[in-house]
Amino acid sequence: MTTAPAREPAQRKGRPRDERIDTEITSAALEELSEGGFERFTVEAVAARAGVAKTTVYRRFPTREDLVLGALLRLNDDLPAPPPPGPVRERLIAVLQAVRSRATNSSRGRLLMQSVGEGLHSPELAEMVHARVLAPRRQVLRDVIADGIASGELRSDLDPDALIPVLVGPMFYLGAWKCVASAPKVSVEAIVDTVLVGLLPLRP
Amino acid sequence: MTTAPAREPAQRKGRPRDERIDTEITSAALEELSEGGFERFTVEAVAARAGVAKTTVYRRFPTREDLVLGALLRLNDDLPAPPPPGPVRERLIAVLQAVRSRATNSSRGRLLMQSVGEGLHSPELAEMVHARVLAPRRQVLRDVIADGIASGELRSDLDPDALIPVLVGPMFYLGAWKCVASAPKVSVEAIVDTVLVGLLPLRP
Amino acid sequence: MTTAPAREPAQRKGRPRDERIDTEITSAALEELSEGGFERFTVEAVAARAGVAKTTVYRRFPTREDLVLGALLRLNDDLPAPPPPGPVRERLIAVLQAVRSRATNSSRGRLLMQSVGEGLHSPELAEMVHARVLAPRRQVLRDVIADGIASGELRSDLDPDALIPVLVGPMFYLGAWKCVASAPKVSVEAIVDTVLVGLLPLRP
Amino acid sequence: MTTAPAREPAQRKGRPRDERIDTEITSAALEELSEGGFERFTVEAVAARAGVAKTTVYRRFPTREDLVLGALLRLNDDLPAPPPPGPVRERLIAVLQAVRSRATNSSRGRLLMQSVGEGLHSPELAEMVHARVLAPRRQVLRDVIADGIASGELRSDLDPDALIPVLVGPMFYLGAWKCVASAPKVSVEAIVDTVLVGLLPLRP
DNA sequence: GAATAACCGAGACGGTACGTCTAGTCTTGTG
DNA sequence: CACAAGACTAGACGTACCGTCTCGGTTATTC
Repeated sequence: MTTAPAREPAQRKGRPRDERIDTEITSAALEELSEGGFERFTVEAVAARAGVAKTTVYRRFPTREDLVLGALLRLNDDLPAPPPPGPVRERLIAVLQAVRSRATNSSRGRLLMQSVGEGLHSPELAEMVHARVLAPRRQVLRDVIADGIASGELRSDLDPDALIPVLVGPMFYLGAWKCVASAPKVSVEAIVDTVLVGLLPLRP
Repeated sequence: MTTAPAREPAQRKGRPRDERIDTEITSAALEELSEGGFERFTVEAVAARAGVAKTTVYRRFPTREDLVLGALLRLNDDLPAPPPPGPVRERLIAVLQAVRSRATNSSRGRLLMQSVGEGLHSPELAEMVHARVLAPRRQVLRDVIADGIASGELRSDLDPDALIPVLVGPMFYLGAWKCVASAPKVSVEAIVDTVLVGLLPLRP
Repeated sequence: MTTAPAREPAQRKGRPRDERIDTEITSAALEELSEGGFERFTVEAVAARAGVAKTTVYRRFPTREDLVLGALLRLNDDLPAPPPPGPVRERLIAVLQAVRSRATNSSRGRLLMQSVGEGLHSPELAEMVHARVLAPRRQVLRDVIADGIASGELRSDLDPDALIPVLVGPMFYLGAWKCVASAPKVSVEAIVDTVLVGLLPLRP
Repeated sequence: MTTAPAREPAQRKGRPRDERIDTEITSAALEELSEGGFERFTVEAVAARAGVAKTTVYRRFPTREDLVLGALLRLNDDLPAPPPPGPVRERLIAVLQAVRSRATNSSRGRLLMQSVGEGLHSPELAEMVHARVLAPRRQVLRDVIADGIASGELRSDLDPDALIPVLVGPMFYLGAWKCVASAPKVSVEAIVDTVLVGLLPLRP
């Protein structure tokens, strides 16, 4: 199963594929996914939205799942920019604020979160999302942490791999509370400060 | 426990509904959801598995969504037991280990995680899951935190509402890494210790 | 299978059936049949129209077919009156005109015709319709023929059994042409005159 | 001047319909109708019998009624042959005997009769049956009558439109008596002779 | 004056078919 | 070859009736 159209060897034979159609299809698929979620996602709707025959979609993405993968790759189109230099606390807040804001407000952010959940029933999807979509985003945070350790603002014995879940996990958790009335409101600052200081009583 | 429409007022008119069928339907639905996820979830399969006519399902759950809600309520059938007394660190690890283990291993745990993602496109689902399924589980953690504060093991100025995302969020994040080869392996102990101590350098 | 509720032996025990309900059910059934034909005929609609529970219908008419039979019997409520005395030609025209007019205009007449067709797939229905509904109507025509033979207006060697199909059959045939644009218009008088005179050239 | 006619092959766009499937569907539908009548007629059974998906049926016949019409057209597959030359009485008997025999014995004949009755509640069905199915059959009889008039065997002032109901109507009437025990048995010969001679006493 | 037995309204229940929709494959014709 | 268009199989969707059943409550006759 190819998750994206790959035809390296120069030019085969016959009529070449229209590359604009590739992007039109994945764009349409991404919009459909963002609007209706995985359940309402329909190959026919994608083809219609892209103004393309169903065959043309299936030629590139043999199955619905492949089309989903192809669409999700387009989430990398707008990667967040790294935060400006400054105190590590502010930089962490900026990064996580962006994560949280996207997850709460933009349909693409919600889609990304939903993809993580969906991946639990589709290892292939999970692998792809984590390796191709989430990894680049993690790197931004990893850099901020490394900078903080280098500047002495953070403990030097920290393991970034253990730290990323601690920082990003709460954002996912809060994102899932979107528009849930019964959920308490917690600010990103409160989270970051809690993590920075730790839970143990301060030693005098 | 009846997951579907309660009809308190004595006995209305007509033949009363067979309550055993209620549970058989929701059980079947829960199993179907656990095994195949939301996408492959089919009312007909639920009816067949419950040994019941399709109409009997639709009488209780007018739409597929309603049936999903009814099934997810059954997740409360096996709430985790509170951890035994002991040092707060060990109790936290025990609670979170259970969350992580369930999320990783049991099909119901995966289903619960997926429901959170699915809720992003269905406010009704989100509200229900958070209020009826997640709330009771949060309470266990909240109690452990309260005990820790009372015993002086934790800082007394902690806000549990800010703390719960910090502790539970990472579990969700790790749970989503299940069977993702490219994901780093992080132990629950490492997470808890990181959170307990905090990120700032220790003041001498 | 009882085609009508018959409980002769005085009064058994328990609450007696409400006889008004019998007629309300058959009336409702007859109207439903007249309006929608056999295909759209629904026990539930009959019960609703009669303002009665489905059980109450099924107690009297164990099956849909029985209900149809019970309803068709009500067609005998308005039997045509015998024609006034006069020349046999005018009397025949009057009788057949009534048959044709009913079959063309009234919904009950159409229903009766349709019942004949339906009887081809349901011997029980056919037997009932012919013995209970059509027989009384045939008798009117039979009397007119007998009077005509007695008065010398008709040939004395006529077999009424062969004659009735010759006279009534065309009415059915014409009735079936109702609102069929491509069908030629033929008057009842023309039919009767054709039959009276015969097809052979007049012998000098 | 009319617009230029488009080329007939015109092979529109997309994959053309498999014409064999058309006939398989209508054949299956005709058999189902013949066996079970209109009431038991089921689109699903037709699809199953034709070995075809339900959607394939609905693509051609958007509704059950349309499928019925399509099936009834197939009744024209076996039109009766005109009778051999001979005396007009024998030719009439032959034609009508065939009508009666078919109506009594063959399932298709019964179906045709039932369609006439059904047409009373469906103008479209009535129009189709009369124009496309019955018209060709009437023509055979009309020819025999015309031959009889030409040869002087029949009165020259006969109106075939008035005559056809007189001859065919009784066949329908007798056909409806099939397997009705209480119905008198009348032969086709008796009918024809009665019509030929007429009802009035012979003038000396 | 109960006790009994059948009636009646209401609706649950297992089925079957409806007509619609989508997935994924295939078969045309055209560029 | 690519592409548009649409036929095709397969199967789930949610609805409507069928005929059966189980309730609560209502009459009449019988003991």
